[in-house]
Amino acid sequence: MLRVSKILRQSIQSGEFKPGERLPSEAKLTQEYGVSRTVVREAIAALRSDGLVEARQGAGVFVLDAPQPEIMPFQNLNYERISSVIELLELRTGVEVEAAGLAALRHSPQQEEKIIDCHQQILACLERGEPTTAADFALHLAIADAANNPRFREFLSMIGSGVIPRAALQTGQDASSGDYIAKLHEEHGAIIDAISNGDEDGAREAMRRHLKGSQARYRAILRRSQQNI
Amino acid sequence: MLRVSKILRQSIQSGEFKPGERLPSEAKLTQEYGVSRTVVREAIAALRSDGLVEARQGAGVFVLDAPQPEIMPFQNLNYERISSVIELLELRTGVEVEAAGLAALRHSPQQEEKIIDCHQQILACLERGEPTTAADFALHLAIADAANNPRFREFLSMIGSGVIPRAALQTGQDASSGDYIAKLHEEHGAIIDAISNGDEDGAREAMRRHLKGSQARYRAILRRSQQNI
DNA sequence: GATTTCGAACATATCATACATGTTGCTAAA
DNA sequence: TTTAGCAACATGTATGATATGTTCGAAATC
Repeated sequence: MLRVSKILRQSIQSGEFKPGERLPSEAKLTQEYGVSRTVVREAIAALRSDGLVEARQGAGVFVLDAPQPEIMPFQNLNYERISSVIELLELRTGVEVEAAGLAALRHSPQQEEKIIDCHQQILACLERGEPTTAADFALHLAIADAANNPRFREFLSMIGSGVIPRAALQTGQDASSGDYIAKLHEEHGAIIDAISNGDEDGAREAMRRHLKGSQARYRAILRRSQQNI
Repeated sequence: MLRVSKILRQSIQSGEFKPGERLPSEAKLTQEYGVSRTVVREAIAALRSDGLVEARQGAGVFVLDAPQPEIMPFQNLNYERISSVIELLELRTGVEVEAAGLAALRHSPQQEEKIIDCHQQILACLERGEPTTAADFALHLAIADAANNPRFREFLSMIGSGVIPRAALQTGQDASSGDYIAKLHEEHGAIIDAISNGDEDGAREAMRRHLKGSQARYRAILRRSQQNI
């Protein structure tokens, strides 16, 4: 069964059977592939389930036009290339700056508490020497939630898993150095203070500084890795 | 066949049959639903094709664990509801403000020319009394391209088709009024001037003003429609 | 008593045939 | 020229038979 459905699938996707055309009848296919009608029918049932063909009783099985190339944005990224990460960081900067500004205006007490909680979680991770990527992402999500617009979390969830690159890069030279820790904590603190104070422009500015810093760190890695080639 | 496969699909997705469990045998299913083995087998062939179950000869048909909830971001929008449009506009604001800032820093002469061209296209549409949505979107895409980061165009293309709501709303009371035309043109002009001058902050500010204006217009429509209920 | 072997029961995979029902196109009647 | 009807063909479903693989418990063996 798998063999027949595979062949038919390829024939359709390669354009051998074009949209609107009729497939050979079950009888023809049984002869063509030397199998029983059962096998042919199950193969066609699989294609139907995938929306590739449509069976009309009495008339035949017809190829449907490809529903669309399955738009999956941001799936063409090469996370191995640091430039891809930087591209996403720039996009993310725009979204998160806006989220911070809106969060400053709209956050509820509970959301503020959640943000502060995440901030302390990061500190705890740093002190224990554990990676902070998960906690860091949680903080950014908490801020996005405080904007009270579900699309911001949706956006971050979508590209978020890709924005965290190889853990190896995170634990490069500057990670876990005292300077890095202090800087990160200070940047986060500035964002949170501005949001708590309802300072829209300040929150934007602080978030922009923070993400610019991230971009700068990746660019530095990019430069180093290019020198090493 | 459709009936049986539909029932089985729901039973699996609702958790009635959990991953790893065995489905009832073909014989049981034929009795249960009062159909022939042919129908049962075709229904199972459909489920197999969808990767929901796996059949092991002699052992039975087993439920596979769901590969993932198939993240299709921004597909759960209800474009009929204006609040959905406003949510997207806020997200878009973040991205486009960033794009305008980067465009001010990075645009090539060709990209600048393209932007100015789009601007004049909009004016031409307005004068001819034609809808400006397509030309408007083209301008925003041109600005995103001038940021020289392909992710910005990707983002706009993704949500863009959804951001243009019902044309009916566009042609509401304020559209085609002299005030509206002049304001739109002035807002666009400010963005373009700042980009041309390489004024990063000015470009951001101008883009933010422009999109805030759009948001305000939609919020006004939202208020009106709620009053009319 | 523990381990291995064997077989019955059962499961899916495939084949073959029959009948039901819907579609299409040609032919002959109006 | 139009229409009614019919034959050929298509898919949909039912049924029974055979092939092949799995499972598990009982019996044989050590």
